[in-house]
Amino acid sequence: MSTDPSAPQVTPTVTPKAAYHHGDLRAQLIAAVRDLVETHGPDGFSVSEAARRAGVSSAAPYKHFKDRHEILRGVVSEAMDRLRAAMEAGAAAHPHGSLEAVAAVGQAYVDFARAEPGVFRLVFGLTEGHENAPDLLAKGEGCFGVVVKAVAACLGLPTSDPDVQRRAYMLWSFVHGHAFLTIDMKHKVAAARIGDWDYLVTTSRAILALAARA
Amino acid sequence: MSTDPSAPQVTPTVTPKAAYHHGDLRAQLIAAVRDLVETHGPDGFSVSEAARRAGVSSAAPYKHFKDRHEILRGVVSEAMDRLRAAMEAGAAAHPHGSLEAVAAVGQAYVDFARAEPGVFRLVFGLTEGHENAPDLLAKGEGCFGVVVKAVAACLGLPTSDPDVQRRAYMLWSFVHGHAFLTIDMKHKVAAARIGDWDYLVTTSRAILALAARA
DNA sequence: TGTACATCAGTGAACGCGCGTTCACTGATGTAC
DNA sequence: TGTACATCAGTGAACGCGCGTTCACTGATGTAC
Repeated sequence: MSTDPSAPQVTPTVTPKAAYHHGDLRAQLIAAVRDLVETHGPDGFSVSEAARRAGVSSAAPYKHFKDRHEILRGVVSEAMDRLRAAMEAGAAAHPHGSLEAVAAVGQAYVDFARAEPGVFRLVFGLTEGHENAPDLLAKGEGCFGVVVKAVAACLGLPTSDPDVQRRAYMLWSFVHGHAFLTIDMKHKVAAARIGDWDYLVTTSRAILALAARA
Repeated sequence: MSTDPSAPQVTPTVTPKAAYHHGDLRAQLIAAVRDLVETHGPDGFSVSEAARRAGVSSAAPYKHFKDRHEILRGVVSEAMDRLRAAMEAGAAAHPHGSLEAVAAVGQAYVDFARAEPGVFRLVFGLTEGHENAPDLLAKGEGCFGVVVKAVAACLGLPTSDPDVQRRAYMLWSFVHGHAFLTIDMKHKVAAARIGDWDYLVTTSRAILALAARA
């Protein structure tokens, strides 16, 4: 009687269920919001709608999150974890220190943006009450760190080297822009029809091969 | 029939009042929304608030715009005009075909993003009901065209050359990413502390100097 | 030039809506003895 | 093991709010004759 028989009840996996009353409502809310952001764009989500999708009352989310902003931050945090993992997996799939490893990090980044454009935009668009979120800033640094590490290994220099930092930032700018342009104009800009991979390898090579600036 | 911007009826100066009833409400609404977007982020605007700022009733905007989406599109359209003008001015300030002209186009882009981060984000974040806005797509192509033209002049090739298109897109990705990262993390990412200008010149050189790909 | 009329940019009141959040509550679960 | 109690994740009703949009209207401006 307590559970609505018509509710899908979701149960994403069989494992962690049965934690408490509902299961893991927190994770389910985050998944619901992720979905909403993906289909209706950032700001196209509401606490009520997320609760509805998770099959709970509109007040339930407030047992897990202080307010709507905290839910969004949760989504972003989770997304950044996945983004970082993807970047690291990309690097790990190629010889340590190779140019291909650097390019694979960028490829993972672009792939993520393409797979979840709404969330990707959200991650880099949180501006309203979220500036003072040190955990998110730290995770951003963590993602950047993956790039830095790959570049350092490729150049055979320590990660603290200013030139490594500079080139890593250049590469990041580049990949970031490519990712955004790709999801913004899926139809147009035929110039982007260069294969991602060649594109990233070529550009990475160009940036890494730059003579060190005075 | 939309108003012709070159119509003599429109008072173009800073004292536009008394032209008609209100003056040029359309332009004032767009300015108000631009301001709102800048201070409260994209989606942080409302028709009511814009009307309030323009000093008119909440129904007045509907004499000039079909709905809230059309107002946003107006803001974006106006912003793209200004962005393109800035890019063209950047190129024109340096010898035709010079590397500096290319870099100046990028600098104008970054400057715009820094001066109006909210609007900049809006321009590249319109996603909900706006896909079918051919005028905006055309203006985007126009901005890209400025990059293409500068690159073509620099390489001494026609704008239609595939290599020109490719390098222009590379540069655009790069500058676009740099612009976004700059406004997203004003505080952090010390690596970005390379001077913009050196940064853009260096990168432009690297990309333009790439051996043509097979 | 004066008059009659059409146009059109504004008003202001009203509407229904969904939202974010609070509140007292309930009943299942965990735990101490 | 049984019982009493604390905890805590949920409910469901309610609230006030601002929003987008509509409507009939008004009165200033433009225009034909």
